[in-house]
Amino acid sequence: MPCKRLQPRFRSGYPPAMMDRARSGAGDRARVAATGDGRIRVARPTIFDVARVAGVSSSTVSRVVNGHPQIRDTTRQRVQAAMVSLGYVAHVSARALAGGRSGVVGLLAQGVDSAFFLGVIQGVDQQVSGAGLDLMLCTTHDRREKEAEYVARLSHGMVEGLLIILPRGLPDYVEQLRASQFPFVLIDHDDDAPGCNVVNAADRPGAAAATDHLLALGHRRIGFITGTLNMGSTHQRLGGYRDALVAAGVPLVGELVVQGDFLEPRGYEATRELLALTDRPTGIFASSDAAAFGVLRAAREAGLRVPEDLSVVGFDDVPEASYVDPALTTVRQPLRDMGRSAVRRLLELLADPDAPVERIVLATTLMVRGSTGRAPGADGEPDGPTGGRDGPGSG
Amino acid sequence: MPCKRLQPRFRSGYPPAMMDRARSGAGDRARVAATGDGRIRVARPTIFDVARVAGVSSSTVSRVVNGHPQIRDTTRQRVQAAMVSLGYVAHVSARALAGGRSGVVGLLAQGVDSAFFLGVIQGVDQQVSGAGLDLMLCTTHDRREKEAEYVARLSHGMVEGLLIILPRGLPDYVEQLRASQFPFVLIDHDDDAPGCNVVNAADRPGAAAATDHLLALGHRRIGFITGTLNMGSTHQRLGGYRDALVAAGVPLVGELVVQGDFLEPRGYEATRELLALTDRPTGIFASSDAAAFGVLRAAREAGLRVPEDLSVVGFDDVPEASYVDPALTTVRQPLRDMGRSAVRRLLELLADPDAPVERIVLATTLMVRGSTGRAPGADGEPDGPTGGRDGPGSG
DNA sequence: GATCTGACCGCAAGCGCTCTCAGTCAGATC
DNA sequence: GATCTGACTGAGAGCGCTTGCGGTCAGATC
Repeated sequence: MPCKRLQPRFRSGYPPAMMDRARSGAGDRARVAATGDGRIRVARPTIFDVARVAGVSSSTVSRVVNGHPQIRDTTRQRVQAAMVSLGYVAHVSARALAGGRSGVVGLLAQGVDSAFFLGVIQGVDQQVSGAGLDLMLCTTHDRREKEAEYVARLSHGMVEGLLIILPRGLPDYVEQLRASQFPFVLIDHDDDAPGCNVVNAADRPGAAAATDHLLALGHRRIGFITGTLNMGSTHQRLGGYRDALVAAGVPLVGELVVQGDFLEPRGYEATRELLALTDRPTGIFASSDAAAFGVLRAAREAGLRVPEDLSVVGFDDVPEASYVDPALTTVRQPLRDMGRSAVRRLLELLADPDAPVERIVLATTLMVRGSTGRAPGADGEPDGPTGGRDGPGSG
Repeated sequence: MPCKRLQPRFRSGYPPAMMDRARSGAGDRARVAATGDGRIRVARPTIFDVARVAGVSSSTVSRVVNGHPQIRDTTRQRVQAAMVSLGYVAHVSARALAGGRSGVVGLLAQGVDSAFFLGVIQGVDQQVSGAGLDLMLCTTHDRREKEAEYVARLSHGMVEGLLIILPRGLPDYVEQLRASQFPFVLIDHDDDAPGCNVVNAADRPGAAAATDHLLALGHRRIGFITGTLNMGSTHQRLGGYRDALVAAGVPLVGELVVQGDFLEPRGYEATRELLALTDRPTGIFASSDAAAFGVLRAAREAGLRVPEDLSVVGFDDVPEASYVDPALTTVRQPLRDMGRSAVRRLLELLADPDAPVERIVLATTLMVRGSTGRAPGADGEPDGPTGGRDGPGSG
């Protein structure tokens, strides 16, 4: 004898008799059971309740819910009416377990504490909710060992696809994801990631454009404040800085490159170090706008005028960059676009698991504002065009 | 004859024979099946696989996973070894469906596009991942009708508890949540929400303190730029502004209160309107730092010096507030603390559904910086203490 | 030695849904 | 009128897990 569907069980040990009563009677809005202390607990209607009210089987309800084509119009309407009258809402976990869509995509990142993250998540959010999906946000807080666990848990019955903002290096689990054909997209990953779908910004050309801009203004001693070394973009930006110097025949001086962490306090400190050099730089290029704000603060404290005594360039183009005085010259990174593109790509993968691998590089743009000017002592006109290096690049 | 556990079914129609082969054999790392095109697909081990390897029943594995006490130590170790060797990861949806914990909390907000949100989510993230939970982020993008749907879906088998950043008013679904005893906490909800757990900041005392500060500096015509009118905090801040004026016997002038939206562009516009008044204000209090940046920009453009010609106060104390020049006097709102407190409260509710309702109000602090000074023409010393109004308040 | 006790563990129902397979039945075809 | 077709629907197994209930068995008790 095959399995029979039995009476549902309540979570908190209600007597079966009460259950029967609650379950019976078509047309009731929801199963209701009184708890011991007189409160009322409402059990959400299931697909079976809807089926009963509509006078069809649960399979038919499921088909209606999922937009299956072969359903008679009258039946569909009856079911929909029943769903509305009962206030039916699909149980996501059950659906996911039974092999349907969970409608959730995961976003894995180190943390939520930067303008970079905020921009990306805005784009992701927009695109995800536009597609009627939900977003699961997971932060690893730099605990590398948590990443693999997260990925395993998420990819195992929790989300349909994964967006991953990775630090440098390609951990094992990425290979695992690839092997298991789980749909995922890497964001801002500059390393070589064979077979992976990646979305990132043209960091290197952007940084080169910024450096070019300073060079064209006559700057020869240009300080550079890096980001955290575990991020791929940090190295790409440093690469762009170097590219431009090399192209201009300006030697790369070690003392002018200072390690930073994308944040303001370190930008401030780094600038104090740079300004303490015997032959201080006349321009400073920071790897983030936040760090550039630190540069501005340190300059102010040192009594230097920007841009007359010191030119400053940032990276990101956060909204505040144009609010400060002088407004910050910076490299615009299309953060929201990156988020959006990543989601779009993920949706494509969801629709077609065999879609060919893509590597999307979004253009960066040099935004010239008031914080950069001719180098002190530099004479005449700028010695070349500026701001022309931006655009999609090889990363 | 009772139900027998049958062979597992693969999602994509693999032949049963392959399944049998894949399922059998204790000690294999995972069930593996080749797809048509030669790729390999790895099925994650289930609790049954672990049970088989450990030589126990699936119930025992479940008990070990969930830290059930009555398990012999040797058994526990055997099971744990099996889990490790198989790389077992619990299936969250299945667990949630079966009545266990999903380990996910939901955060419902209008959008992710403000410093307010970023601060709150940082706190939430920190506390959530500290507790070993996951975060599900849902944004309604101001589509009110989506909220109820979200809440229904989330509270129905998806998350264990809900954090809700609500605009003004108390929608029906909140009452529904309360009725169904689903654990949830409202964040930054200033309206009366009977029976709801709420975490918010002392907006009103904070705004009063900021206004007091300007009054003490001799300002009498103080402009006020509001936030979006659908937020409770907007009205609380306006209330605090009014409180302080009334207490100082300064008349509230309609033309000095301009509607804003918490964002920079509108802050800029609003300031231009204020500065165009015949008798322009000598101080402007904006309902957010972003809006205050707009005030600074408009002042700069109008050739006004800050604070000599115009004093400016913001609200929030975002990091940038102290980076700009002059640094912004503002009301610090403990955004991260709000996020953290909300999660803490939710965890308490999760642990004890009958915990008494709490309304947590976190203190705001006036941060006096360079953007405020004595009113032009005001003589002598400040006419009263400043900055003394901050602290926990009634909201 | 019989009974009791309690720690430990297994059985199997059930969570709410999806999806395959097997009908059913009205209309078309021969 | 018998057969076929295809649109539509129902039955029910199964997803991976939790958990109540009951069984087992070694040691304690009488």
